Amino acid sequence: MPEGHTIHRLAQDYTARFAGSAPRVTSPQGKFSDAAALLTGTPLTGAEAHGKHLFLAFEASWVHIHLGLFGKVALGDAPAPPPTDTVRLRLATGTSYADLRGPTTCALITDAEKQAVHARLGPDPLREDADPGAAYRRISRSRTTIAALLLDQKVIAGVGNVYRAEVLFRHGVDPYRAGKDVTPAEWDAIWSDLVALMREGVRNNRIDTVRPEHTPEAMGRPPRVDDHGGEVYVYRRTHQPCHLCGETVRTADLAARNLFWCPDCQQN
DNA sequence: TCCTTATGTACAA
DNA sequence: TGTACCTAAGGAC
Repeated sequence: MPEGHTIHRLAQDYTARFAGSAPRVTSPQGKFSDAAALLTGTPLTGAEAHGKHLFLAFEASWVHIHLGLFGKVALGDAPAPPPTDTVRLRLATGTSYADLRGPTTCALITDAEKQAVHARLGPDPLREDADPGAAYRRISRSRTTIAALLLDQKVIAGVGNVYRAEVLFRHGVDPYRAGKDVTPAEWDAIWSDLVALMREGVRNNRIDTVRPEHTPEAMGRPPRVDDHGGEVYVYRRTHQPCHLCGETVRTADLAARNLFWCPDCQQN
């Protein structure tokens, strides 16, 4: 489930399990073997996230991880299970293990290279140092749709397809509206909503966006079953009735990503 | 067993 | 805009 909340949760979990230890580092799949040999037995001091990028802090360098669409991390208590041949990076101590599979990026980088990654990312609602005004300056000057801008990691870091669909629904915003037509007040509301939603996402390790008064229990609907795990308004609910107005939820292809919205509730 | 799909991104044309 | 890349699950045969 790799949107920003997943990565920040992973940073917390890697830190909790490995900070202060010197894990055995291996790459059963082979693509990270050389770096693993350099790192194994060296101290890991912590982990950090910016948007969908994860950085593991080893004493002398960083491991830069991006899960892409398919990447996953399996964390658990020792003993680690026999490694399968898709494990790109395994950390193991006497008490914990972490297996990384399918990442789009897993690389050893320097401080300067890490700074370059930060420099090309927009503000992250989950970081204390985030400046929402920096995102708004780009949005308010752009003729691109707000739906596309929310997925542009240079504009705002960490929002993915689920949070995009859901935050636009929660604010009644037409996904096709141009960024330059989003008012400062609307952006303030969207940003603070993302901060709250994504913090809850880190806490629960899943995305829930439905307000208490709209939950299945409150609305007398059957409980929702979806394999992404959370309770949502429109994401992947194509052809189903909107929870609020009953209109059919629509989907469209926008810049090679699936867009979901309610044409009735999102006309602003 | 094969095909489709997915919460992502980078690069070529 | 299209395509390539990384993995695993579910459904159609």
